[in-house]
Amino acid sequence: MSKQGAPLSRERVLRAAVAIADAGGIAGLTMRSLADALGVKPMSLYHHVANKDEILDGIVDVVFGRMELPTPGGDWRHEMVKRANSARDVLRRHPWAIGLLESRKAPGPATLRHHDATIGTLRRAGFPVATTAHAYALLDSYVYGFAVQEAALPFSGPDSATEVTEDILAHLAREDYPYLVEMATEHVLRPGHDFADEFAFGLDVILDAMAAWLPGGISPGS
Amino acid sequence: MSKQGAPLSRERVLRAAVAIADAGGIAGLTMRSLADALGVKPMSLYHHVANKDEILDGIVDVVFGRMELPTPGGDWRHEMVKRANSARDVLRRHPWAIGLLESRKAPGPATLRHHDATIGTLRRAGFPVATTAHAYALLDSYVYGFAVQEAALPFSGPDSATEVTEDILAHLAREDYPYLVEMATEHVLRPGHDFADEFAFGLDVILDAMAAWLPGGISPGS
DNA sequence: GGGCTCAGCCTTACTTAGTAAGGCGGACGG
DNA sequence: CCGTCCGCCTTACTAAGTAAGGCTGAGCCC
Repeated sequence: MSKQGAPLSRERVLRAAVAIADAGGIAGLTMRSLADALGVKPMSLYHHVANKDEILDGIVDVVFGRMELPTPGGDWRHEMVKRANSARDVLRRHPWAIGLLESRKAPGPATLRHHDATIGTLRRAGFPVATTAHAYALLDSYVYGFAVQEAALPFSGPDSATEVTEDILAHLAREDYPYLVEMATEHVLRPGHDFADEFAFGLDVILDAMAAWLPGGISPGS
Repeated sequence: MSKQGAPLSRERVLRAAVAIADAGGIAGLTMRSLADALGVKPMSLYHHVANKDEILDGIVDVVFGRMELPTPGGDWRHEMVKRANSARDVLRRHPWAIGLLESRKAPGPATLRHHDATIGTLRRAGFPVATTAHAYALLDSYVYGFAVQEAALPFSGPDSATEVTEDILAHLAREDYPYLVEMATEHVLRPGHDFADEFAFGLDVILDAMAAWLPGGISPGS
């Protein structure tokens, strides 16, 4: 379990913490399991982080650090698509991060850098400050919210909905939830259906709206 | 602390749990604190719920139950605005619920009813099944994501950003995050600024897009 | 070289949490 | 009146976060 070579460090502690949360959920991340993974005793961790809360703050920042940054000065729509896809992908791989967002009020450097790059890309593209604020709130709400919904889904990937959903449906009183049942049978259970596909769709809606806000006429779009 | 009159019940346990989470965050909700609040010993709770996990599932459903339901058959746009505002408001009052969404994979009856009513309202308004799915994913992503962002904000309400943000800014290297600093000083710190105002703005963008998807011409809108 | 300092990890032990196992009293049907 | 069963309680075990302080070896000074 341990990598005896390297000495412990805040970096290594956080990286190991992310790996444990990925493997066993946030509940599986304890000071003891973390110490074990690093080949060390629990109390040794406290020489590198103040307490568990700091670890939680830290891994959220690690997650933000894994998202691709948009480049201020580049084509704004392309950069936004790139960032949104990357953010969604990272959150899908580290779903526990979403739950942590709510309780962490001290953004780390990677998080700040991320926000700065995104805002900067829009500003450099010509969006006024207030418009950028609107756009960013809208965009990020969409990205985070989509990640929340994806994480709450009891399945993931194309067609994987089939058995789980059928199971749930079997236990539902069909007459109590007619529209839900219709949606499930006529849409979600269709072969090839993948909730993830919805992401690009909604993203385009938002980006189209943003394009119309650009001062000085219609943007070229994507 | 106790309401001796009524006997314990799953209902009362869940309601008390919501109250505790509201008051002291989800971390303050323990079987012991919950028992205390109900004037009872911890183990008594297990006669009404299987374990703490079931309580967590339960309070998420309680939260969904507090959101205003849209009425299938009503003016779709009006109903969607009503539901979205209510949902946002409820999530603002119970921010811990957002973090729970990710880990709870068994929706309760109130949650199902909520989804059913929303989907039903769109279907009855004439949206085809697939379009309804797109619309719902987009709308809910926005609502949840906005709630996540609001919960992650270190302040809430108009003008309350001032001192906190100034504090944070003071500790930031301005040159490291130029766009962030610009946004903070020129927008967020403006008197009267309230992040909550962004909600209606983004919501309109989404509803406008949806209106265009209605088959049979342009909807009257709002 | 011998002791000083300090960094880095460890040992012990306390507190709080979830919950397994089973006890006990009082209401209620026979 | 006497089970019996429902609802709450007592006890006790285990896991987790972390306070307090100990041990060890590397570099350093005289």
